Amino acid sequence: MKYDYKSIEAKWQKKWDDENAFVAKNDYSLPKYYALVEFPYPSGQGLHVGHPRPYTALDIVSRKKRMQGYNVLFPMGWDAFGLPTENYAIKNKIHPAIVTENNVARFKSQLKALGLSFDWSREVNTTDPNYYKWTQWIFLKLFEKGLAYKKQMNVNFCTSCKVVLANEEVVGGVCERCGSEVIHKVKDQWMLKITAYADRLIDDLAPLDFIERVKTQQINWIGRSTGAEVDFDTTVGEKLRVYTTRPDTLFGATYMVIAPEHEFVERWKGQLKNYDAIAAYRADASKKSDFERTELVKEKTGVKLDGVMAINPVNGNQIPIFVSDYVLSGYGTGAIMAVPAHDTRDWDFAKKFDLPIIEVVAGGDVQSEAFTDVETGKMVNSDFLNGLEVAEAKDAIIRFLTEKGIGVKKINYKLRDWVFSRQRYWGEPIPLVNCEKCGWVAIPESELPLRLPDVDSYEPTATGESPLSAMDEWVNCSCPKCGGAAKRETDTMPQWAGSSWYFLRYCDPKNDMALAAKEALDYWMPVDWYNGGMEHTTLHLLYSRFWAKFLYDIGVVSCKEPYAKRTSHGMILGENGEKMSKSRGNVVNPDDIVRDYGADTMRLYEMFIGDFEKAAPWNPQSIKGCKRFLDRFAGLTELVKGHGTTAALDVSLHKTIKKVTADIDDMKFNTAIAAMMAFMNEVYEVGSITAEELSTFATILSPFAPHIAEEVYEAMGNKGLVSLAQWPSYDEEKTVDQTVEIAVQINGKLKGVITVSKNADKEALLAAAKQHEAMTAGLEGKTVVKEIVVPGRIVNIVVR
RNA sequence: GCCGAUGUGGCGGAAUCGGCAGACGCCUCGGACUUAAAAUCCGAUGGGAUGAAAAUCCCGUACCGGUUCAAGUCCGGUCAUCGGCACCA
Repeated sequence: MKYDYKSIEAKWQKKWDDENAFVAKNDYSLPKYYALVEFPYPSGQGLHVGHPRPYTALDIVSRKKRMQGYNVLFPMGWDAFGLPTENYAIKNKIHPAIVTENNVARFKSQLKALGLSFDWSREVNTTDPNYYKWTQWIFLKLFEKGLAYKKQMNVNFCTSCKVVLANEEVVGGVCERCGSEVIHKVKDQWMLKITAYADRLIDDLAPLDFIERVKTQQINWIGRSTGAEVDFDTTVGEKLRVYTTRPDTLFGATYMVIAPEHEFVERWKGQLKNYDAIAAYRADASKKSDFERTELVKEKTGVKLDGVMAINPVNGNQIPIFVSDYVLSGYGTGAIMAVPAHDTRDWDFAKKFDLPIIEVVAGGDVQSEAFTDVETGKMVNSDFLNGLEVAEAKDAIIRFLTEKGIGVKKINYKLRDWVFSRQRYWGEPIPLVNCEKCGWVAIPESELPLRLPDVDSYEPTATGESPLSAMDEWVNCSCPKCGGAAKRETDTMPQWAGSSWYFLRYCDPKNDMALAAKEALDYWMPVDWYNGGMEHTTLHLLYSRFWAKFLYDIGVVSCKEPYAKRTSHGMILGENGEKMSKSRGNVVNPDDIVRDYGADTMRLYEMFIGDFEKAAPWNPQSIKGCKRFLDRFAGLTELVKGHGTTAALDVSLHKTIKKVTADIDDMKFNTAIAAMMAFMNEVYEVGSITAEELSTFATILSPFAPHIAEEVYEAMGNKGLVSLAQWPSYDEEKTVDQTVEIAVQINGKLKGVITVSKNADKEALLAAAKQHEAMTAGLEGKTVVKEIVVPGRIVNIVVR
């Protein structure tokens, strides 16, 4: 058979469509499998070769599961709100909805060309009012439960996008999206109380089948730490509360530090002899962007509060207080006790300001560097704690502080609440109004979706407000509660909103009574296998777990965790080994590959390129190898004879079925393909194959290269689609060769290979080994010290 | 600095348990076919030494050391690269 990929691909893609081959069934009595890939942002550039890697991988998984009898849900959709579309709309004066529509059409045709077995009947689009109706609905529920609140806060503001960013969107002090400088700005923002779920977001990870690095990254991001809050008296009478994870070192506290923004700076203005210097320092600190702050990590700065001293509650010592920007106002209490002997930052600061360093845990040389080890070392210079281990001392001091009422055990998190407002047009409107009398009021559910109004200009206003704020007609409305005059919220939701629950919508995408029917959710959820990028670990993945947990709490879904399994793919790099990007000029367009080699080759190559979890550089030469494989696979039809099967080939086929079956489950797509290549090489050596065997081969190849597999399967006289055929089983007996090759060694050095029956026992093996020419020669005149025989593996004779 | 991962031929990468290192593919070289080229097919292909040849020997999985009959794999240490976090007390 000649491999004319163009006509073959068109033929089978049409057939799959016509027969609705990949539509998930609503028969809830069937065993289900829900495979999910992250839906793309439909950018103007179209697909790039990085996209199909995870799509193809889970397509392979889905196709195999389908063939194994599962009712498979493998959906696709569009995460279509977002800045690039909006910027494009501004520049070209086209409505972002039109831009989105065009981009989606392009993406969809590109994906379809790859023969991915998505259930297109369940396609969702976050910008569709019928979809964002439910995004808004979830927000209203969060608001109703007190998990959405408005707060004046110091936010990250991108100077170029003119938009507020979540902490997660600021990378290295610059905007994750455009790379521009991020500054701090005080703004009134909607916040989501993700911190209320911090413990559950950590604790519920344990039983999940997530790759380890995802778990650890989330745990580190949430940053739970256990310590104590301790009150220090001051010479002005007021108590200064600090947070510490090392209450055991309390006797070593030789000074204190408060954040520049700490409220006591203002409160103590009258008592401070150097208030002006402190205020100047604070002004300086607030001017610094995150970028500058991180750049200036090297050197500690600060100003001593002149006129107020703190009193160490355990020994009554008076110690100085400083302001310094190495203490953050947003974490803990914004104040610390400094123990220079056992904290590197405090140590640096103490050295610079010449403050005393008192050792309270023995084991280091605290005058030359901070000793931070908590595993070894016993307490010293610490009164009643002396002699205790650090862990014991922690318990003892917390008990002491609690009894005296000067301290309490406390858990803190690095995780902050989620800044949920964006001053942008192309996002979901926040469905709230501000009434002069009633405050913030939810609009009635019956008025959802609250649609985005058409505006003249999509540009943010000069003050950084959303373009919606200029729409007086839209903004001015009446309060749903009292009927009085009210104004709509003009901020929109961040892009992460729509993607925080889309996996639920796929279960029942057309429902207009609920985000999805309960039975549909109960049947399909949780997602059995979710693959996506590592870059979403602390963003989308965390946010969507949070929303899913909230929806669990209010009874919408029945599972505590949305994803049973999470994996992550490596990036596809440019030919030069660098990240693919337009600016580097190393982007490969999948359309070209599909045109020149066909979709099956493209799919196969992306799976063969290397370890699925690791980054791999694109290599146009290697693609040819995959094309060659498919050419030769098509050529197998010429070798079909009614007879001619050898027993060895039969064993190879069963072995290959076993290997491919296991490798798909293990994400080892590259070795599955290698095994099929090896099998095919063997068929060419044998020179013949039966129609039945070739049908089976086509069946296991079909998840990888579905079009040519269908064609060959049909040519072998099979009825129906191979895509819906039964996944072949293998006979365990037949996966074992009758004879095996065993390496024989003397003193661990290979001397030769013997071929023996698979059942050969130790004695037979040893006897056969000793008969080997190289062995008899090697053993001559030597004393045998030890004979090691491992059936099926090795014979090693140790001589002297 | 902390957390996580990774170091194997010219290249991408294989190697459930410690048991023939380099599967499979690419590149390269030689040959066949061809007027020629492409495509295709056959063969060679980790490095080195000896040999006319068949063959034989040595070295080799980042580096140093250890355990073992046997180490890419286990243990201790070092170095390098990548990713994440980064003054979170």
